[in-house]
Amino acid sequence: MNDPLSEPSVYLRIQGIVRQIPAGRVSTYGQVAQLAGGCTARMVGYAMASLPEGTDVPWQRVINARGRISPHGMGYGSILQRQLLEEEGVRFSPDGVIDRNLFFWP
DNA sequence: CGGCTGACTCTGG
DNA sequence: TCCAGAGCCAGCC
Repeated sequence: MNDPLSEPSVYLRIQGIVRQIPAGRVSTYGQVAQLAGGCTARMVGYAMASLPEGTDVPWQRVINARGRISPHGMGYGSILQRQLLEEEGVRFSPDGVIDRNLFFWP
């Protein structure tokens, strides 16, 4: 049942993976890409960029491999992302880095 | 069908 | 640690 190729498109497949991320946790683009299968970290980022504003996909829980938020949305999108994560209980280091052992998923 | 765009990751210096 | 370049691919016009 879990035939990834059964999904209509790569982007929708990626969105499905992101929805599986529980609140209070985060994941990386590369991780989501591997879970989706057949796609790369870039595809995940591009898929997130194409998400609508009222999407039900927790795009905020997806960050880069460094455990940090990548600048996007003219720089303000990343700020919003950080606020949303803090609302869910995710802690950031003074440098804006998330502890991989505490919040990274899976 | 061609060209442009984009929220990444890796390696070398 | 930071910076620059290369690799990579699905959407959209």
